[in-house]
Amino acid sequence: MGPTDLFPFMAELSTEGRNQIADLPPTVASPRQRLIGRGDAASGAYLVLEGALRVFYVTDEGREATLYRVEVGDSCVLALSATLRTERYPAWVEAGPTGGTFLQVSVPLFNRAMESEPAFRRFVLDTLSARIFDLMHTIEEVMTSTVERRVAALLIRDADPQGDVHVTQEFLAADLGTAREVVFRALRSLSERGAVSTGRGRVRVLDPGLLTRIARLDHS
Amino acid sequence: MGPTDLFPFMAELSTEGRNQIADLPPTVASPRQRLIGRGDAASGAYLVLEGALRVFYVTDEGREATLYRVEVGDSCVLALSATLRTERYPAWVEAGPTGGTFLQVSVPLFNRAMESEPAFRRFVLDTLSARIFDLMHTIEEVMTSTVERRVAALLIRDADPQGDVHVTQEFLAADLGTAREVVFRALRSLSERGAVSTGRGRVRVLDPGLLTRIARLDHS
DNA sequence: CCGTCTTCGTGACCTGGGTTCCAGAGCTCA
DNA sequence: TGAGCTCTGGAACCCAGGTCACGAAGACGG
Repeated sequence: MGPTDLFPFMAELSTEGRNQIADLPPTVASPRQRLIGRGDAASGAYLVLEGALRVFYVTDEGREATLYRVEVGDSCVLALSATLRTERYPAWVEAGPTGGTFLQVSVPLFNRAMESEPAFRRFVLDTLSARIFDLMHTIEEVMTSTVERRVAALLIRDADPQGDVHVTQEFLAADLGTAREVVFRALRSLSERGAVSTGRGRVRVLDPGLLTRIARLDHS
Repeated sequence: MGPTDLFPFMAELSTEGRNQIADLPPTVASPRQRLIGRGDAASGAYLVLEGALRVFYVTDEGREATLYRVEVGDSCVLALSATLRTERYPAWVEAGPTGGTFLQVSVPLFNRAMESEPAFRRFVLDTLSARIFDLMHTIEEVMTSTVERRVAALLIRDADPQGDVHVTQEFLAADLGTAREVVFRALRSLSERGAVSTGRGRVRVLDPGLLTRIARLDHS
């Protein structure tokens, strides 16, 4: 899978644009490697080729919470946004648990492409507007949902084909912006109902249907 | 103040674009008039000339919470976003407490302007990326702040030159996505510390400095 | 001036979740 | 195989905030 397969807009770039963007040397990040910290200057766009990025913030007390993930074929809008506004980053970004490969489009190259490449512009616009939907959804979830529901939703999303999620409770907690103990309580409640079983560094989804119902309807 | 004063990008439009957008007949909405409901089809862009729009969601139990406001000279990105993605609205929009006047750019006109008017494109892009910052800030605030702090911040923001905020506790609660009683408790705590006084349909800011400190630092 | 409506003021109660602290189980490496 | 680390399992406690129920005070029309 080359960049063009993952980012259809690249096929529509001018020859020059294609040379400048699609042929950028990919940057490789190790698992959980920190890429951007709050207050860093805008550094252009990140186009994810492999793995994922995690965008999160850190509270004064040191607790983390994931704002959203950037998956393969997507781009870190926060970076786009900061670049467009030449503001500093308001959050932290790190590579996902399996690391990541991405193209880093520098600020000058980004600005040039925005001016002269309609396909790139459309891509940026589309990414931004998609992310606004995501963020609205996150807000709604945080304000109305319980941790148990959110854990259920996260497990459904991240389970591998065998139904396993390879993640520690600590990490789940950081993802949801809560404490490890709270995640434990949610998992205990879910396992008491037969929806999951737990092990060291692993949660197994036993009843995806039940889990989905819990994620959506709460106390059913 | 004509549209061009409020929206500098309009000065950069082509003559045709200016005719089509700046000269649109303004739409007038009465206070709190509902403009968009969740699930409505995308209906183009709204450019606010007077008053404000309030974008909010409603939980299953009927509680409201404001996601953000669209002030004069701004545009409802949610509308932009939905239009760009031809998705349905994920939230509700209504006119602010003093009503509003705005230009409603239809979907076909919007799409045409996006293609042929660089200034319009820049405006949309800038609005979208600004809103992403706002939404991130909202999420952070909701997840880390207390109601008291958020009430303090809101009062600072909305106070008129005399320091009065003309709003009922019920409305503050809807704005923050909480219950009226909780807002009352926050106001009581603030008035015990001499930061505000309350009256029917009104909160008076007595000590803006203190209020600002509370909004930012919590329990100081 | 009286009834009614709206809004504020308030106490009692409950729940979700954050905090602290600790025990025990699994991994890993000297 | 034992030391040390990481991770899970769990009790006890506390607080912010949501819920319920009610009275009182201002607003307003008849």
